[in-house]
Amino acid sequence: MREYQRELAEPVFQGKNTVICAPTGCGKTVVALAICEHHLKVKGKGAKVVFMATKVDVFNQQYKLFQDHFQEKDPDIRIDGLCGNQGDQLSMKVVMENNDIIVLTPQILVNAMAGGEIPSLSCFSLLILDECHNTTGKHPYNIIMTSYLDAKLSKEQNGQHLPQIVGLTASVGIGSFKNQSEAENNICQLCASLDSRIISTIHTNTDELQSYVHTPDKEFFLVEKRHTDPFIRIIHDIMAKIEGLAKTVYNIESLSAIENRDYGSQKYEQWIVDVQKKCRVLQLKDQEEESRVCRALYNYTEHLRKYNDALIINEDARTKDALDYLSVFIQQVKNAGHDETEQRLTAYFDGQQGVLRGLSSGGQKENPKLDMLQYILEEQYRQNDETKSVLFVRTRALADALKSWIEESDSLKFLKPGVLIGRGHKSSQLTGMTLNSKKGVLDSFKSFDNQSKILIATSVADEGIDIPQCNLVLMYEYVGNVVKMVQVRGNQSMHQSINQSINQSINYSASQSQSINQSASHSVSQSISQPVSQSINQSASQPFSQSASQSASQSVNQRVSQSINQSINQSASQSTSQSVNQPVSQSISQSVSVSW
DNA sequence: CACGAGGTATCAGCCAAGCC
DNA sequence: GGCTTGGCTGATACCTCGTG
Repeated sequence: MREYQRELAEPVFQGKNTVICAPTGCGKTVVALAICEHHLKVKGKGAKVVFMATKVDVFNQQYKLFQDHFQEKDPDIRIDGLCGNQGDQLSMKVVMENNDIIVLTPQILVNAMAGGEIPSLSCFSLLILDECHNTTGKHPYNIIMTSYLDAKLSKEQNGQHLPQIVGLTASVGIGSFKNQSEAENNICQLCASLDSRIISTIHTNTDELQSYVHTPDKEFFLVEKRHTDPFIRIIHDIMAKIEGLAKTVYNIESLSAIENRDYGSQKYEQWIVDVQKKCRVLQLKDQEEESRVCRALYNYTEHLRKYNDALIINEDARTKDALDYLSVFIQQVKNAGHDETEQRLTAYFDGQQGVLRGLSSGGQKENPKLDMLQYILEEQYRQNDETKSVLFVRTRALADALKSWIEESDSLKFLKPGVLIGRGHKSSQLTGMTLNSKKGVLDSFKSFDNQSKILIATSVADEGIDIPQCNLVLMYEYVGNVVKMVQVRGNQSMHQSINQSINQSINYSASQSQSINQSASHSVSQSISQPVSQSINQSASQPFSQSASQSASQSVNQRVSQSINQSINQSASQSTSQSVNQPVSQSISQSVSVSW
């Protein structure tokens, strides 16, 4: 164990409830293993440890690590793991009685407690919560901790010992905080939820930490919009015509209060949703007339929606991708019922299709954003053709579009892009990827003999999943939050990536909203240009300085008691908040400050 | 009039459980 | 065993309303 890891574990060794906060990639799992070992040694037969991971992927990783570790150290220690995906469940009760260490996904524990298999948390002597920043709202973690606080605050519990709580996280500051006080509030809330008075970070061994955790380079690229784009004009024309048609059926302007809807914007999509919702409850006199109008309006708006989508795709990818998207939709319409209205609608598209095809196949310049992306990739692979990249995008449609763009580009098709997306949702038509197919993509990307050099991903791959070989991360119009960025960084640098990691981001500021977007990514970049460990440890050198933190400690104190009172109120118990109240503020003002 | 807080809708995702 | 469903999460964008 490294010195800084010992430092992180120190308060836990003293038996205190602790939140351990350290950057990804520094070996928090090693700390967790050491804590278990120490705990088993001290408690002897009375020890019963539960380790929880929020996701099945992570659960599998950690479970295997625990098994391997203790197999080597002390084969007498019994370990078992339970997660939801295993079909035939062993009884939680049996598992608990026959093992010293139990690895779980938290829902299992919640279920077992609800079902009475586990009478109380006092059965355990140590709870470890991985990714403990999830302890909010109705997350299973919070349900467990609510029950813990319940037990702690009820008098009957006096005779029994509640388990020690240890939380692990890369960053306490998850949540939508915008400023210092919200961040503090958030942290206090978390500490209260975890009944923890200590946030353990690395104070003294920062140099050693720096030598293990690598900070990547970051670059931002600004790209201009296309100067002229006939595609947009043509689509606008079609949309205007469809709106005109719709107006002959019903006064659609009276249906929605949403104004200033521009073609190709999210607001337009909202307007469509609104109109569709309203037209279901039109309340016309004639029932038949009503269903006819409703049906027609639905058809019109559905087409408008697709054209709107196409404009959005056109914005970030090739015109061809947008056109393909429309073609698929039109073809679907034709294959289905295809009544009179729809025939007229598809005729609009067919009328322009020749021109549009012409635009997408030749004359028109491709999207400048893609030019920039192509340039970056070409440069990178010229310098090092062993590079493995992950390209983050916001939507699935864009992931598909970029995949086909790379495959059809002569200078880039050697990259053999893979796509990693999530499961999908009941409302969306797109079928997502199952857990196994994701695993397959990930494995083939990780293996070196495979030809795939780039992985296009939505936000699935950003948290907790470990892609050690990756040394180039591209964010294509993708502004993640701080936590995500930190974890992305951690993931790249894990196991010492072959090359220096470069973290690049393609954005462009043309309209105002986009320049705001840009400044947001800047502030993100600034906040991570100081690694989290630094901003937390060297609080004196940060904007939120020591004196400030002292003067703020009063208000922090108040907030803590508030948040604790809240969680007490939630758990509907009589308050004995004084016992929990005071120490939290101290440890927070000492050890945590988040720069913004 | 500008700004921020609060609410809503949509996107993205996760897990467990039930169905075929 | 794979697929779907239901309940949960957070992030973002937008609207509305209150306040200075």
